[in-house]
Amino acid sequence: MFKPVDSKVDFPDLEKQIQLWWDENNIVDQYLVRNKNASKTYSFIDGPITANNPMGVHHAWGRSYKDLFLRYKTMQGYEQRYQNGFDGQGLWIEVEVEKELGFHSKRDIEKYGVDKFVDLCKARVEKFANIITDQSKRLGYWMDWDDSYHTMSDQNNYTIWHFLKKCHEKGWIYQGTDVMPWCPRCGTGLSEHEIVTEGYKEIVHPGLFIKLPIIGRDEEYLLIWTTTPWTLTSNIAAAVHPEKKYSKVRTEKGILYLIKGREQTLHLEFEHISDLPGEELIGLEYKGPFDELPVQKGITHKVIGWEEVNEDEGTGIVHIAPGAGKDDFLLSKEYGFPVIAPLDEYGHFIEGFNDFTGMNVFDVKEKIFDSLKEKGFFYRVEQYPHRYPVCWRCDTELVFRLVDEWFISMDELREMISDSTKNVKWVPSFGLERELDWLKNMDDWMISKKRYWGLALPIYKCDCGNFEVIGSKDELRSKSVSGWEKFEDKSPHRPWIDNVQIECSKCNQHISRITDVGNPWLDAGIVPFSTLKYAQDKEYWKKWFPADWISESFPGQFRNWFYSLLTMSTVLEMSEPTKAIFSYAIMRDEHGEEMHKSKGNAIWFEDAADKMGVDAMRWLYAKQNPSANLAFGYGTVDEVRRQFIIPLWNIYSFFVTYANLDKFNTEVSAPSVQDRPEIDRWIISELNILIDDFITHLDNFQPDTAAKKAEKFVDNLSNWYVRRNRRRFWKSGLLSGNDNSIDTDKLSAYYTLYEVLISICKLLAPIMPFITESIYLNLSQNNSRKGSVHLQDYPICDKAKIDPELSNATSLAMKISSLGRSARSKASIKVRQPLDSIQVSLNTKVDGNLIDRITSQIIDELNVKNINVIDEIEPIVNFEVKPNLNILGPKYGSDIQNIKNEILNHDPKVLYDLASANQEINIGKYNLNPEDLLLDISPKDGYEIASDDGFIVAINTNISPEMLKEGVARELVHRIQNMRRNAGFNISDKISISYKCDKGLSEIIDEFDNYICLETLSLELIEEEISKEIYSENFKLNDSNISIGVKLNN
RNA sequence: GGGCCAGUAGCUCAGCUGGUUAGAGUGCAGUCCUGAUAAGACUGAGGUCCCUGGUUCGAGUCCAGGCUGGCCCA
Repeated sequence: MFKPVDSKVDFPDLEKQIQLWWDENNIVDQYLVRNKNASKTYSFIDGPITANNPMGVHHAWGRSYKDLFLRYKTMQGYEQRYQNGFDGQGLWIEVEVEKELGFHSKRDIEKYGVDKFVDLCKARVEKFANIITDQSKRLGYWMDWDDSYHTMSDQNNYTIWHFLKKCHEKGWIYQGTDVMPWCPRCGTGLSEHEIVTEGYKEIVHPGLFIKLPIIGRDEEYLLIWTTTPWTLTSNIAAAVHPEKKYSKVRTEKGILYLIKGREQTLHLEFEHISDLPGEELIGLEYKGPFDELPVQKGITHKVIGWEEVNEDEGTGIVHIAPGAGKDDFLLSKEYGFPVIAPLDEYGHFIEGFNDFTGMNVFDVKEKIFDSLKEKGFFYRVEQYPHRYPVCWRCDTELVFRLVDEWFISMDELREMISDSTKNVKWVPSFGLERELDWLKNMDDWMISKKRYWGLALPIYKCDCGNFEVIGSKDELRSKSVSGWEKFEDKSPHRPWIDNVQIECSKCNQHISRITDVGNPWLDAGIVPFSTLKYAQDKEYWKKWFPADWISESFPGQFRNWFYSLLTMSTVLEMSEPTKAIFSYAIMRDEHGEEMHKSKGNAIWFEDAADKMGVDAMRWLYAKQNPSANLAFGYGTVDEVRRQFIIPLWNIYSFFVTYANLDKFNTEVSAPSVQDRPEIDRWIISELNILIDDFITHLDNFQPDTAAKKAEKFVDNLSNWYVRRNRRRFWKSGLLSGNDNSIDTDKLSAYYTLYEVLISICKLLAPIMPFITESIYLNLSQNNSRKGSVHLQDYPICDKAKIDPELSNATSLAMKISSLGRSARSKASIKVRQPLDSIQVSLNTKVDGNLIDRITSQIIDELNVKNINVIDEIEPIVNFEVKPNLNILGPKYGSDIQNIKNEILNHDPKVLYDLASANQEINIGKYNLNPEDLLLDISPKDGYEIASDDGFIVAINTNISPEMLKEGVARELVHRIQNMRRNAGFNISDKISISYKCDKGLSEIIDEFDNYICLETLSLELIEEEISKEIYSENFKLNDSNISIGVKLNN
């Protein structure tokens, strides 16, 4: 006996039951060792999830992919590592810890103690790693959770040292000065990687216009514009486009120069004096806006030429402050300008700026304006909204600041990394171009950050100009000259590591580590080495490197993880890190809007799991086109439940209900497939086609296509196989006993559905681990530890069982049935009413011989006595040909009446055939084109038709008295069936029927007595007064009244 | 300014290497079916497959140019 199945199952609850069973029977442990020492391996390297917050539903999407492919390969017998990773070093952890502690700046951290602060960072990572682990288990994500790696581990950090040392040996590491985007709150620069995605916000800044007096000209000014007034303090030059035209205009505020086409920014009446090319302005000297500041002493301000200047915004004369702008800095190098860097790391003005010194960059706006007004430079100010970079972690507006940072030079690497990139199979394929595009434009990789919690960059710098890069802990120990004892048993983090000093190899001075920490993408990029024991066990590393695949969401990763992986693998081994990269888009809410906590449209993973169940989510994830954004919400998941999971569950429930009634068990051997009825062989054929497709699509990283095929299969199983075969399950045959007493047809039905369900469970187990497990355990009757579906072998397609002709024949049966039902519907004739015949005209693509295989199915499905395939549709339809007045009108004008008459005088069938064959039609003196005619067909009297895709199905609508009686009998059966249910009888209860009716009906009932009793499980059918004691109903049938009563007669 | 992606029904999206009359789900209106079905079947309305050219016997699909939106880079 199978456990009875509740058709109204609570899936989240079911998932919890299954989880318990897994836990009690150590299923995950068995799964993890299932393929230990197998002959084939499948290497997956996990992109570490940031252990800084709980996992969200968007993470669940990606983790479902990972689990799907790992489970799939496990069931196929591949040895795997099942290692999850946590990312835990870097600024984003610091920021959260700072928030917890209520800190506002780096000084708070220093005061609190870097050691205590770093310990809190580590603790936070541990905390969220545990939370994410629990959440992942709830998702059904089976990993070796005790073996998760951490990017903050010693192993990871030291392997990065090795990488950096290698870069240094190649001469690629250097310290450079650059103007970088800088967060004054975090007190650190942001690398190019960090700023680009999350990094911009719509912000309103002052668009300030000032006029700068040209030296040696009377009352003539350059009009310049800036959105960062504080940078004017550090102005060195002004840039114009050499070829573009500039306007010289006279206003009440003097003679002004600006680019032609931007005069509207003057907001004043002006008189145009002349046009001149920008070139003529180059070389002019002007009085700077803040020449009185000590830092500006001795500086000559000049106009220079710059091709990048345009007339899109501002005045076409660009203020250049090399210490406060990236392009400005590049220009200063080109022209050899001095550089004034006004800000310290917290965004405060440094010495030499008079009153501004000590003020914060965000507080000086008014003071700048006042000073400019006082000096007569101020022209006007407007509100200027634009996209401006902000810190991706704390939302503070960034400033551009001159800094010393450490870089890896990309000049020599760029080509090599591109080669590695090309060796990877990118899914979707445009990933390759994206990555190559990024590599092409990639600047040198800034690897330093002036913070506390992160990789300790193993760079030791000496005042003599030399610097050393340490490649391992051992190397550091052997080179250390002091402080080792304060470090040796600690992790390689600040502050402990900073105690160690080494000797400069050039000048023997004792030198310390630079205080910077590393870019976090170093941490994630090294994992194909650190987690695969690159330094400890080369054999092991070779076994698993490069990975067979990795997977991550694509926004950001092309310049982050994918980039750092490719770079580090190229440097260390001149190899691609993985053979395939499967990436996917981003999650949105149900309406396509970005999910935000603040918007209130975010969905917590726990809520989603509790309300919808994770299997429904996982199915949605799997069937999503990975390169398109996923609209996620309760509605979208519920649709999956209703359209896929419930129908599947109902099939299962149907099976178990009847299997238990019939005491089906697998100890009686199965009829061989070739001996089973055609419809059984059909669904078995479809199953094997599905298995074949599924494996192909999963191997090509197309889970969406696979899932859609499975949905179609389950639809066929439910709405064709089960529906058409119900009677085989209801009928009264036996499933066991001696060979003669067994009903082989019934046994075939049970076995077929049983085998299909078992295979479907295995096939879908990697996507929906809980529901498939629940079904599989019950059906396989094997609750032992080895009984889990996830420990089984993945299905293999049995090509011998695929019968393409049968498959085509059955879809033809479905098509014809569908059209037949459509025709019935148009004629308002219920399927219960038998009809004499249907006529079928096939489209030209179909092999007409197929029809023989499906005649009985169609006859049964459409409740008709005969089916006729016809080559000519003339007997069943009228052809209608009308003039297409819209086209003929302009061509023939008043001749149209004649054409109309000609058309009426011709056989419409002839015209119809010519026009549908796309031939010219000659009628009377007119040569018409096919498009000049409107073609239509309509059913002849006595027929109703439906057509689609070249098929035409016509039903004969004449109902003979005999068929009418049969229809009444079927209707009566239907009513009695409903009464059985209304009376609350069980499916297998035997009953007695009493009835009282008019004479005409009574005759019909007599005639169909046996049939009615058989169908309704009645032992007797008696015409008599209906006792008030029993359940009864009255209704009208075929214009006659009838009362019927039913009672149990078991 | 450059690169990538997308544009198909009111909405969300399928549509493989070109192949007759372009589909599904959902929503709306209605009919039917239901001894597994909080399911299902059928009907109806709803389409310039973004636009313009080109290749071809034939283009939603391939090519070129453009438009709109998104992402990325400068």
